[in-house]
Amino acid sequence: MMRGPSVAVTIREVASAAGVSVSTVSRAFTAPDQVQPATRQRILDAAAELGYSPNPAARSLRGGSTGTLGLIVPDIANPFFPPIIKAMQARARRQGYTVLVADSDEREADELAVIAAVSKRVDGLILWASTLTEERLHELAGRMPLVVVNRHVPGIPEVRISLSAGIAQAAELLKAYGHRRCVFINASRAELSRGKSIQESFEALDLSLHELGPYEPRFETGVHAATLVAAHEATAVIAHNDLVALGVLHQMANLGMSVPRDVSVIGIDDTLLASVSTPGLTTIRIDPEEIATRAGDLLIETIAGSAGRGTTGLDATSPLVEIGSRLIPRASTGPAPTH
Amino acid sequence: MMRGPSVAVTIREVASAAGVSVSTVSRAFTAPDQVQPATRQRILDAAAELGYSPNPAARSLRGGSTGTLGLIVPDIANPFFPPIIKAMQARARRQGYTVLVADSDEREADELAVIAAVSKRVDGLILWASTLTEERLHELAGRMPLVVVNRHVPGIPEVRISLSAGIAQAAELLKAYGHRRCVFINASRAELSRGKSIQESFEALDLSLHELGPYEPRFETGVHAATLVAAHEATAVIAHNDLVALGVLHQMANLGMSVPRDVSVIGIDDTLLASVSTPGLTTIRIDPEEIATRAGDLLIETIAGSAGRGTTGLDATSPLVEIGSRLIPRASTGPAPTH
DNA sequence: ACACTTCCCGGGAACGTTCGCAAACATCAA
DNA sequence: TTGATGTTTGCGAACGTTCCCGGGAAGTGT
Repeated sequence: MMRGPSVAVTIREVASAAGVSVSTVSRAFTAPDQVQPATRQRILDAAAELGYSPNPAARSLRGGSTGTLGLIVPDIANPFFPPIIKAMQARARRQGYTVLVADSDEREADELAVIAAVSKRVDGLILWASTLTEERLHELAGRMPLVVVNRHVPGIPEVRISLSAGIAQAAELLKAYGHRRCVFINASRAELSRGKSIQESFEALDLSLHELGPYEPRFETGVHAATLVAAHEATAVIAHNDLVALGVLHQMANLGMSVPRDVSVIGIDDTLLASVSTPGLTTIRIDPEEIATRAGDLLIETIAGSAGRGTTGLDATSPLVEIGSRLIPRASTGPAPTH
Repeated sequence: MMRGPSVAVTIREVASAAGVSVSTVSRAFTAPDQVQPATRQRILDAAAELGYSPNPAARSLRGGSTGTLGLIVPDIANPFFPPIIKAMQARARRQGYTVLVADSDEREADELAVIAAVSKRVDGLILWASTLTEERLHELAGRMPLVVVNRHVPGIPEVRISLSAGIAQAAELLKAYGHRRCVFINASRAELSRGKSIQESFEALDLSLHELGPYEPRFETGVHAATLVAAHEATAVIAHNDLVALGVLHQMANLGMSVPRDVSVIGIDDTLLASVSTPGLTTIRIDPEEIATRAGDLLIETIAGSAGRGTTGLDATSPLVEIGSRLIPRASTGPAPTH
């Protein structure tokens, strides 16, 4: 029975096969231009022949870098994240990195445990909507490259999602459809900034906006809030996210109201949910590819930056990249009922 | 400015702080019963004081095991997988493992590349619906512990999802509701076994089942197939998965047909989509926790098994665990139109 | 008191890689 | 030819850990 080598092939075997020293083999992979083309080719051939690939453990032990990025999100099962994870994997791989994803379960204790578990296996960390204190985050940032998303901490590189463009477009759409009274279903304090700019955008167009909540960002929240919306005689509702918006859709149907004929509904995030619901959900899109790319690249830059100096980052000025948003009109929005 | 040690603390520093040798510190962590309680406590205290935790790179370089499980799924963005990933992470962490998730993008070339990228960083691999040839899988299994899910390869530990229970329950439900003519929307050849047992289950209850497809498992497939269903004068439809079922729901609404009054719809997987659609989608549930637990444990067992002998697994008899399914009745199913 | 086992602990090699240093060789201007 | 400069390669230490092995202390049975 023929079988390949069950034990891993090392750099030494490649070296002897190619008739060079281990150093040269190492260089052929890490600094190809420092080795003569002829020998380099011989080495690469031998490596391919033997099926050699460098041992990441040894590499990271010696070099101190693991070649992986850590991504910690509040909830993997939240449909907003998987496309982002996927995009970041793809992006990182093209840059020679692997991505280690973990789930903080939205609880602070778990977040700390998760960070402890992954921090030694990654070169840097992307923390999404971290619940840690500013103090802890600074401490962490002093120990390893860090990027925070949807969380502002002075001195730490940040990716911020701005909903203002999408909100403004939503307001315009509703205005054009003749709506006057709108409701915003708010959830979770971290997103209150969303509610802030929402007020302004709507007032600017002379639309009244009543804010409900804050609640938990769950389907049932939408179900619950939908009845309140009806009581408020509002004709349009913006929900904290698509999931909540679907709750609204669901309850509206139960109440015998038709969307968008009786009430218009708008979600946020443009998750898969929005595109496959009936009716299709008008929503504010945040491009997963863009956010993954920007956050990933920012972390890689931070890592590269901290490699130079003795201590990690914490410049006086830390980078901030802002991700835009835009409205995706679907069938859940329409003319206000003429009454 | 006070700041923690920017450089990692090693076992050596713990050793000198506790007044023992590095060997003893190592033992205090890996084999606590081999060191006297008093010294062990002193070591643990010193370690906690210094904030020490073992370097995984060094540990895996020396010991040959990484403490990570690799999970390769066809598509992270498919809402079926995130809950599974989440559950497996939790389970693995409790067993001292980390999970490295990757996405094969449903393409064979990518799958090979992904495997190559992660194989050196993990102790074993869970391959979900792999598109690799049997030959390649055997070769891989000879090199490292392997578990396949939704794919049968003789000699390789396997987790199989059985839909027959759920299908049978679906048939019973439809029968009880008085349906006679049903349609199954099939997609992707790997799932044809699903279609197989479907036929039998329905025939057993004297229900006619017409099979459409195979198509791609996309939302648009459901949209497209819905019109065919109407043309077939069928009163019930089972879709390849929830996503396709939602496409059916969507198109039925467009055609002015009401679900479940005019037609009943059943999905498969019980993803988030099913629970938040309007009407709620009756679907066949496959428990993500169970599948994650079983697959994870099976891989861990396989790893433990292969550690003993010189060469990896490949017993004459390889384990097979089967995951059941059950129907979750929701609002998308009801009495057949009397007409 | 002696041999013998059991229990704890320290020394040191090894895991596979990278990288600083220096040797060997080639190139070129004076 | 000589010295200087540049290019290509090899040697060997180091990264942090585990684990085999051997030494000494402590306990046990005669």
